[in-house]
Amino acid sequence: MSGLRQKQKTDRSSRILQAANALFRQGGYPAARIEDIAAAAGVSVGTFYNYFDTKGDVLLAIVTLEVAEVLQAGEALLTNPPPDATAALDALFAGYLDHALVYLSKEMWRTAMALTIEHPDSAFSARYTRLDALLTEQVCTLIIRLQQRGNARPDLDARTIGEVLFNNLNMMFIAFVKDDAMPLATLKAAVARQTAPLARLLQP
Amino acid sequence: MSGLRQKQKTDRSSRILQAANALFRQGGYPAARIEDIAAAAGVSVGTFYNYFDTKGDVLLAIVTLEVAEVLQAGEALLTNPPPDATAALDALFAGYLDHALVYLSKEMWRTAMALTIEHPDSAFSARYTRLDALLTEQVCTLIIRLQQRGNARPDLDARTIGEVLFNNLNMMFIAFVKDDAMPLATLKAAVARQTAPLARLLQP
DNA sequence: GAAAAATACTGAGTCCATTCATTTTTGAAG
DNA sequence: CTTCAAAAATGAATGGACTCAGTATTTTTC
Repeated sequence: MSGLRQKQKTDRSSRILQAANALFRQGGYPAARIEDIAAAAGVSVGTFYNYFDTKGDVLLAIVTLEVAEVLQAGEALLTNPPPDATAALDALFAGYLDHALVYLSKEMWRTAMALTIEHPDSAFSARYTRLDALLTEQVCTLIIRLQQRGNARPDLDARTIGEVLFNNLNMMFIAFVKDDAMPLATLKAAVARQTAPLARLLQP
Repeated sequence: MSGLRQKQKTDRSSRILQAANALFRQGGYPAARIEDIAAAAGVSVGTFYNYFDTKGDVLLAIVTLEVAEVLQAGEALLTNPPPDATAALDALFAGYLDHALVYLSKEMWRTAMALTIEHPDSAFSARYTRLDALLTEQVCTLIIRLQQRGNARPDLDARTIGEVLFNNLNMMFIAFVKDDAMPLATLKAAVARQTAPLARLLQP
C-alpha cells in the first residue's frame, strides 16, 4: 500500500496552496517570500519546490482554479441563452468579468498573465492556456446554439466570430488589470460597446 | 557649458542599449546578466542602473524602438490604402507582422509583453502602451479614411471596429510568440480569416 | 519484522538583479 | 589655475528565488 504517502502529498500540496493564497492576498505577490509560504504551510523551502516548480506556478495553480470556475459558470448560461444575440453575448461576458475579481486581485492577474506569456511551457501555463481555449470554445458554442435556435444567421462562421469576440474580451481584460484605477463597470461598458457590431452582424 | 556631460550620457546610454541588444539576441534574455551587459558596454553595474531602472527596461527600450518603426511604416500605407476594405486591413496587418521578427526574437517579445503587463507603471511600459494605443489609432484612421473615400459604410463606428480588430491582432500575436513552433504564415492566415467578417461588414 | 530500496524532506549554499555608501569626474566661480 | 559643489560612476553588500548533497521516512521484499 502507499496510502500514507499519498495523503501526505495531497495534504501538503493543499496546505502550500492555501498558505500562498493567503499571503498573496495579504501583502501582494512579490512580498510573499517562498520562505514565508513554506513556513506558513509547515514545510521547508526544499519541500515547497517538490510540489511546485516555481513561485509563479503556485499563483497559476490558484488562478487556473478561478478560470475553471468561470468556465463552469458559463456552461449554465449555455443551456438556455437569451434569444437576442447581443443580450446572450453580453450576459456571458458579464458573467466572466464579474467572477474575475472575486478571489483574485488585479496584481495577481497581472502576474499570472505575464507568467503565461513569458513561460508558456510550464505545466500550469499550459493549463491556463488550455482553459483560455475552452473559454473561446464556449463563446463559439453559444453562437452555434443561437444559430441552431434561429437567433443568429447560420451562414456566418461561428468559430471565427467567437474567436474575435473572445480575443477582444481578453485584450480588454488585460488593459483593465494593467490600470488599477479602472473600475469594472468601465470595462464592461467598453466590452459591450465593442461586442455590439459583431452581435448585430449575427442578427438574422 | 555642459556639452561633455551630455555627450557622455548619450554615448553610454546607447552603448548599454547596443550591448544589451547583442547579448539578448546571442544567448537570450535570461542568460544575459547585468554584469555582462555592463562589461560589454564598458561601464560598471551601478552605472547601468543610472541609465535604466531594471533589466527589463533595457529590453523594453529596444522593443519600443521596433514598435515605433512599425508604426511609422504603417503611416505610409495610410496615405493611399487599397480601395477594398479587406485588402487594406490585411495589408496594414501584414506590414505589422512582417516587421515583428526582423529585429526581435519570440523570446524577447514574450519577455517584453510580460513586462508591460506585470509592471504597467514603469516608464518604458507606459511608452509601450502608448505606442500600442497609437497602433490602434492607426487602424481606426485607416477605417475612417476608407469611409471618407466611400470604400466603407460611413454609418459604422470606426473606432469601435478598429479597436476590436487590433485587439484581435494583438491577442493572436501573443499566441504566436507563445508558440515557438508556429510559423508567421500560420499567424497571418488566421488573422486574415478573423479580420474578414468585420471587413465585410464595413463593405458599402 | 529487519534490511534494502524507493521516495520525500531539509536548509545551507548559489546565483543574479538591485542598492547604496564611497570615490571620481565634470562644470562653475573667483 | 584652484576650489568647491553637483553629477555621475563604482563595486561590494543585500535579498530572495531556486538547487542539491545529505538525512529521514515510508514502502517493499524476503
